[in-house]
Amino acid sequence: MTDIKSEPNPLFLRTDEIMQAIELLFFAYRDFTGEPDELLAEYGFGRAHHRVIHFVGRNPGITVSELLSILQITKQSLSRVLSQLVAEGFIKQTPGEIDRRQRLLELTEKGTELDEKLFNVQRQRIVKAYKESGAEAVAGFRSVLMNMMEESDRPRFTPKPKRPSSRR
Amino acid sequence: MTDIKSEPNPLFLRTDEIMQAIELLFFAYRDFTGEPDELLAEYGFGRAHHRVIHFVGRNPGITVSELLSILQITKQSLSRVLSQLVAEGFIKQTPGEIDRRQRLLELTEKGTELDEKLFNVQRQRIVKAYKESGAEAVAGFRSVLMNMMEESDRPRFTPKPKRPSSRR
DNA sequence: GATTTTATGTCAGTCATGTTGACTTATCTA
DNA sequence: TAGATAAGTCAACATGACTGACATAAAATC
Repeated sequence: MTDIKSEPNPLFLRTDEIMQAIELLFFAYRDFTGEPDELLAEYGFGRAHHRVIHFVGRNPGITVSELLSILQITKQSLSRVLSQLVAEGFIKQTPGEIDRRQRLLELTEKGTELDEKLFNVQRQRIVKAYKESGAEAVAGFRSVLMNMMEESDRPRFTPKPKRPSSRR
Repeated sequence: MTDIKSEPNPLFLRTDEIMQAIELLFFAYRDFTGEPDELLAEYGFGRAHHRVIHFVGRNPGITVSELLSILQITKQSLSRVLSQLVAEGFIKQTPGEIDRRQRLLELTEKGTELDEKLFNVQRQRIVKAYKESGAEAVAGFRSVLMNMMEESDRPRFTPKPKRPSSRR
């Protein structure tokens, strides 16, 4: 193992191609997160706040534990950013009607505004990259990223069976 | 402003497509860095050490300031991880011959070993994703990432009037 | 030759975000 | 009613960023 060079591989699997992929991901991800980070800093927030705003925005009524399982962080970590966001009026918590232990999360108007600002910044970058690369490249981009992530993360993307609304 | 939905766009530029791109990047990048992080933890290192090992490995003889300009962090931040890596024998510093203020960095044998271990972990994931997606998808993946990053980062990828690639 | 700039390093303090572990409260479920 | 679950809290710690101030050696410039 650890044979770093020389395999009888298709071109796109050669060592230097793979090496480039690693660096592409590093630079692209860094630049991708750079602009939102600047915007967030104006609010005294960080990337962790962004993720919470994003996933609450996309999943209104999400519970704390659902959010935790998406983010894969501890509740103590989440607690810090979430309580800030609640205290400053970006996120609203309401007790679940069926299960009153739950605190269902949703964006306030203020939260929605920030969410949209953040989205627009990232959208501009992605639209630019997508336009410059074309529809076919976009399909490839999506495919590779999808196959790169853990299988357990993938179902989130495929159909859209939404919340398992009737159950429990 | 901030019209989040409904534009007369090609399919691949629709809001929900862009939204998916954001999440694809989040999950793929997280999973992509997860395995190396575990490996690094065995050495008491973190992701910052990984980046230093990677770029020193790819650019033997790189100076501290060149490394700083790649990583875009402060010298104080770099200092902590770099001096650890030097102290523990993963990276060797030699004064520049032309400019003796410089400390040229390269991996030791031990450093090269760790570099290769880390590379192999990531290579496996990428090769899997590349194989499953196919050569054309890979081209699209590369194109989109390239167009997503800042222009200033791009020349690193295109020609290569660099030092010869010898892996020693 | 003296002065300034550059490359590198260091000390000290702060912040954001992650971790573990222990414990509480309210509520649901068996 | 007893135990499990959802959420939250307190405390301590690690990592990797940051700023600002300062030090040293060597190169470049005046």
